[in-house]
Amino acid sequence: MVKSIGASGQKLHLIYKSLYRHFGPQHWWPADSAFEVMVGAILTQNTNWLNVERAIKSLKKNKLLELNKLYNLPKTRLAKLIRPAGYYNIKAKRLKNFFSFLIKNYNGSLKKMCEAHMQDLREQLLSVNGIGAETADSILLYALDKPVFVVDAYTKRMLSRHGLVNEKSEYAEVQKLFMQNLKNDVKLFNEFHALIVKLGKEFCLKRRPKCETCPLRPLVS
DNA sequence: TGCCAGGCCGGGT
DNA sequence: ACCCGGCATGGC
Repeated sequence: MVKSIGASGQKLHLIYKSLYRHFGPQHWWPADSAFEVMVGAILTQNTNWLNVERAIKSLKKNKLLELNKLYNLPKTRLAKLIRPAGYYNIKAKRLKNFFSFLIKNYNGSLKKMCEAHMQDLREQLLSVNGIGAETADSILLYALDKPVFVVDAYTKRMLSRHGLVNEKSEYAEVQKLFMQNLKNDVKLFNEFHALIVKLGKEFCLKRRPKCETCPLRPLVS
């Protein structure tokens, strides 16, 4: 026992154990490279992952899933290629913003990017138009293996339904709950968030919840 | 058939 | 500090 934890921490650990026991390891993020993770993180904004996969596939099929190629690709052409992901015009713009950021700040080197101090890097990412808190943290955790917890709509619904946060809690507050109560461990943060999404997709974190068969049901008092 | 998906931004109060 | 409309495809 390294440190004592409060009731919230106990409950979070219980939730994690239940999810892991039920679903097993998730092996996230589903991608072949760190760069693909970053592109996917932007494409999946408010969008079904299946549609994102199509968009990624179309980029791969045209052998364009590389920073320099995409950076030099006309925005309208990029928009067409990612069409299945929805919001394709604004996402093409956001991707372009991000590519410019990579080139200008890190000379296009993900290795250099990864060597930056995490807090600085997070600030930089958030300053890119089109990259908000969840997208930035997804890039940090799933592409660069930085220890930061990703919060999404599923996460908020889960915590609020289990009485750990208010429904309208801010991103930073929800994130703090995880990061102050869990070991600072990339693998744990990776797995936990992935399990929450798995739960969300299959069970009871939809806008219209279906809780009958939810594996967390025994934890609800 | 409609509702929804692993957000974010910009403008208005 | 909130609140809201816009952005868009494809699955179920």
